[in-house]
Amino acid sequence: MTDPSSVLDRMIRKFERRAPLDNGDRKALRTLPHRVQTIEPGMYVVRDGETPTRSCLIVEGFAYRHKVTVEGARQIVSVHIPGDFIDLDGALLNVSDHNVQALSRCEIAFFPRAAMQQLILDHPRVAMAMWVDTLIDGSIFREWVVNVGRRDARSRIAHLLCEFARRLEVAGLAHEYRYELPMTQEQLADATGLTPVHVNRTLQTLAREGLIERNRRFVAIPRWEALRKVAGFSETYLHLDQVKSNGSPPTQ
Amino acid sequence: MTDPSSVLDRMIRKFERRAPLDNGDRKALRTLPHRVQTIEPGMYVVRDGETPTRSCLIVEGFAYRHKVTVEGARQIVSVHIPGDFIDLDGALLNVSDHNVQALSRCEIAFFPRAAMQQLILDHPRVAMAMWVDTLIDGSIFREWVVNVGRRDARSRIAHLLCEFARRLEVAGLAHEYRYELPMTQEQLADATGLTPVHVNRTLQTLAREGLIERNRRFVAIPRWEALRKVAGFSETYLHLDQVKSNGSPPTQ
DNA sequence: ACTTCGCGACAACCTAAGTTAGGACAGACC
DNA sequence: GGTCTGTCCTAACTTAGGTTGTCGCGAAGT
Repeated sequence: MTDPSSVLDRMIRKFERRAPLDNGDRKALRTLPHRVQTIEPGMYVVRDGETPTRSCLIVEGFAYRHKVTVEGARQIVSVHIPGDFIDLDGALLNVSDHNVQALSRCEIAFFPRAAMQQLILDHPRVAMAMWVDTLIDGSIFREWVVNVGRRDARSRIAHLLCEFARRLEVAGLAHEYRYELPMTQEQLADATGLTPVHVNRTLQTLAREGLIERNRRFVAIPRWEALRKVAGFSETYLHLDQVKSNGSPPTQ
Repeated sequence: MTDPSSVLDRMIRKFERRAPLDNGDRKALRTLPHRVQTIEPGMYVVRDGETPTRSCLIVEGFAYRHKVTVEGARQIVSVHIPGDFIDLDGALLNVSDHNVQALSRCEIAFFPRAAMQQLILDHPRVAMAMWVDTLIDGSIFREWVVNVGRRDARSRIAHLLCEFARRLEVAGLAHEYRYELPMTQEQLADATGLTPVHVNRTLQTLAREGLIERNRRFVAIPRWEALRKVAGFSETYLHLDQVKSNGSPPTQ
């Protein structure tokens, strides 16, 4: 199912849209030492406070980053989908400042820290392409600060659902604003800074108004423009022009 | 007051702690084309939606990044101090996703986008050092998501004040947890996702309890450990070991 | 000396969201 | 078939923080 070479090839294709790579760059990426591993839902990939030894890329499945306050409250700070290079931090920072946990069953490719650093030093075009990933991550974090800081529950949840719709669409995992979202309401609460009870109330209101449809872990947005407006969602911050992996066939 | 060469030299010293630079790297940094400009308080340095043409570094003064929701609510997503490379986004992303505005009167060094990109491609060690700045920014954004999402007003404000104390101390601008913070209560509100009224209430409570002292724009934290505890502040996320500019004399 | 303006202080009232505590149901496991 | 366990749903009640509006003061301008 996960042809190991295709993982790197997809990455090469994505990076190629950012900076023209030469044969050496492509070869370096293709021969980058790595190990693909299956991670069960709920398992930790990175732990807060650890000394990182590797970077990783999600091949299949969903994962999220979160932090826990001293009082024990959990805040999810990002959700990652297949193709996302998570934990580039692990290549250059000396200590992890957050946890990374699998949301669904994942296939994750791990790259040793030393190999990443070597790659960066030897192949500046590749480094530049990866750095763009870090910058886009930062942009999404900023939008999350806004979401949690200045939007009410209704807009907050709507915004999250809009973000997922667009990111998954670009990754070829959503079609016509329908997608699978393997998150419980408690996790949605931790991502939006709300309580599970209030997430429930709000989801139901949105559903009653026909702004979203859901059963189990599937979400559909029947009236995109309406939900977009409720969310105050504008996709600039996703920098999608620099994200498209060019790897999945267009909806047909 | 701002010897232009010292700006770059300080940057070189900071980067040198992250990756060993060679003479070529140092020379490239020293000859990096740039223009230092004075920006009055409240003036915009970058505007949301613009096509960026340059990157910038704060030489002197404070600046902040913010976004405005469709409803007109403002959220400050980061505050920057002298020595901070802001808007590395401007070197690699194709559109600005937020505003950057001067908080106090600033001296800002601007670097053209093309020159930055050339520097990155020609000097991978320098790129790596700058990339670390982007990663640390990201880490701070994550902590802000937690702050705004999962802490109450009291801890939120305490946390912000703790963060400033440590960052300014490392930059040589705070001593024994005393520093100047050129922010109005309204701006503090926009940074914490609260209302100015509630910021006022909360600051007064903290002051009444002897956890902070303030007059005008000066803040002092007489009992660091106590405030740290109220905030639930742990400085890991600042990655201070990779931040120290090595440029300012230690407190003596 | 008077006015304007930006900020901070303070009070009264209101509401969005949190808290607590159940119950219903589906899958997994014995 | 029964028992967990996790997730969703619901209701009643509470509260942290928002809203609105007024006042005071110091700095800057005329």
